[in-house]
Amino acid sequence: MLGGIALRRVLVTAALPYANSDLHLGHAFSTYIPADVFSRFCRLRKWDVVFVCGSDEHGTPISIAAKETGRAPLEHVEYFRRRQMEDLERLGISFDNYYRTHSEENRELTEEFLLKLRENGYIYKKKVALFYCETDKMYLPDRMIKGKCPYCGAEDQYSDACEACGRTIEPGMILEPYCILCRTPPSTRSEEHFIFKLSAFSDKLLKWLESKSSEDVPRDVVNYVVQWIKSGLQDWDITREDYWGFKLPYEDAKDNQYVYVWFDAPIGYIASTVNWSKKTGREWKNYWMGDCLIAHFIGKDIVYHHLLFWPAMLMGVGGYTLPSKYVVNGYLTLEGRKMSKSRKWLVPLKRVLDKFPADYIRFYLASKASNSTSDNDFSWLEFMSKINGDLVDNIGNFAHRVLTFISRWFKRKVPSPGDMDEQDNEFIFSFMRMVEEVEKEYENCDFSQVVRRIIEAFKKANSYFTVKAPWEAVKKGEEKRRSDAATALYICINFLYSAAICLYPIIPSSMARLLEMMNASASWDSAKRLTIEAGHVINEPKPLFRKISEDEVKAEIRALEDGTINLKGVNNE
RNA sequence: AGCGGGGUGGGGUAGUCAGGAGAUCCCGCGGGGCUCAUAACCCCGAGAUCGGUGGUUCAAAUCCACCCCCCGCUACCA
Repeated sequence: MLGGIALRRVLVTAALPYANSDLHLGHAFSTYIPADVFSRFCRLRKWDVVFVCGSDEHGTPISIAAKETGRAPLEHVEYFRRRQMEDLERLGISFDNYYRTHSEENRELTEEFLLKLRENGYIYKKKVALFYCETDKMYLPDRMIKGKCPYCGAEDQYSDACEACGRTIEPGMILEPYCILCRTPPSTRSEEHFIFKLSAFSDKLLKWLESKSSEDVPRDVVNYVVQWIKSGLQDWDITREDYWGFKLPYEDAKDNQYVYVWFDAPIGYIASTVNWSKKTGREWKNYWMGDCLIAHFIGKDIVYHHLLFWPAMLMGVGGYTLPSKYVVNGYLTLEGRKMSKSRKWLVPLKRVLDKFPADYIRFYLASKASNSTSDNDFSWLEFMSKINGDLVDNIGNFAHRVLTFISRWFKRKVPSPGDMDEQDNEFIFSFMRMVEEVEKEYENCDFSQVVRRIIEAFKKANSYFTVKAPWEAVKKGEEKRRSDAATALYICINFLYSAAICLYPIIPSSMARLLEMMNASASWDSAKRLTIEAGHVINEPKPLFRKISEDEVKAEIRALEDGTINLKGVNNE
């Protein structure tokens, strides 16, 4: 039960999008939709939940991209931050606060972290060999140096990793290095860096990880990280020269020395909460320093930042509540192939959101998000068939047949049930069980099971409705049969109500419309009962969903194959 | 190479941790029905020796060993 929190105070974070390109379906799938669905579920249960996020705005890729487009880094970051926020809002991601890492709050917290860590003996200085460009008069971070891969000989590879052979290149090992700005070979200099003593936390981290249940952190994620620790943690260089980021708060730091982006990024979660606190007058320390379930939603690519560096930072500073829950999703492949920015094999959120309702995307992607690091495929044809078959035909049509039936034959008034037979009781029992099971799967953030279970329930509901055939009774008008029909409709609308609440976190705007048609409001507890009473008057029903045509999705596939799809940002500005 | 995840009817999947009744559900396919509903819905049927081999057991998709195949990750990349 979510680590047994009785207090029901929850802080949800979604990984901060890096503010140098637009977002695509993969981001939505791995992080934002799961985090939002969970947050909405918590709110339905009336828990005290705060959902924070913000843009990640520092680092070399941003300063390079800014330079290339002739913008100042801050300007560049503002530009993408606004575009990302717009997409996330259209997707229906219900942040309580969306902030940024290049903010006063984050600067203060980052400095506090650094000073405290040093005071506690977890920061030390060490000489590090660096590349320096004599022409540009600056130190070059890894991403600003290219050269020949020492392993496979591929040309023009970044100095930290080779894309051709996939190997990691150790600092200083790159052959024939050159500065990506002026293409001249850099010289080597040595500089005192500040190093975070990550290795000091091995035992604590191990203990902490081993205390986690598989509901808190997926088993495979724990194994992955544990193995990492056991193979020996290396200390972490958190200094960068001539960099876009915060200055180091140490008096013995040089003027051109800055904080590495991955150090201040996770602190951005706290900064966003502090900023929320200022806006709402609520105490941020209740969430970060009190008894609170902190849940991080991340993609599988940033597991070690969130399960090693980040908790070690919090342990080292002291006084903070450690994260309790991690929800990790894998990557999204597209039509069976890996997504790729350079190959233009991806779907920008802006594009899908222009063509389809956000709830369609949420429904389809949530049906694949199972809190597991294994990858999932996005296929346009499957998208169409799931939307048309499950959402429109199975779910939407059931809602419509029940509501129009009540509307037409009972004058919009929910009829009084008569005696219940075995079928009635069985159906009621089965959908009550649905709510229970779905609740558990929501807590585990296995939304694919949630969707699966609800579809199953609607299937049963359609069957029940057909077996009961209330239309016959209503036409023939025999007393007993009319009463049976009334019972069936009474049960059906109660099922529909419970199911709408179960679906609400996943497709909120459609379910809000459905609840409005039912003239009812949502709360998790009322889904567990027969809440809609006889005599309750519903509103005018209208179809909930429209179908997707084959032409629409084929056009998307064609656009992909033609290479006409572009993601704004990074290399194709 | 190491580590991790996975291979279940045409496609996609549940079940595997705590072995046992006809192996789940969705799509697709064949047949029938209904007409309240967005040509939606319901019922019946065909179709899987649960990657391979061997072992443990009264009993294995589920446990053990070995092998084959696919995928992911490997630290300063946000």
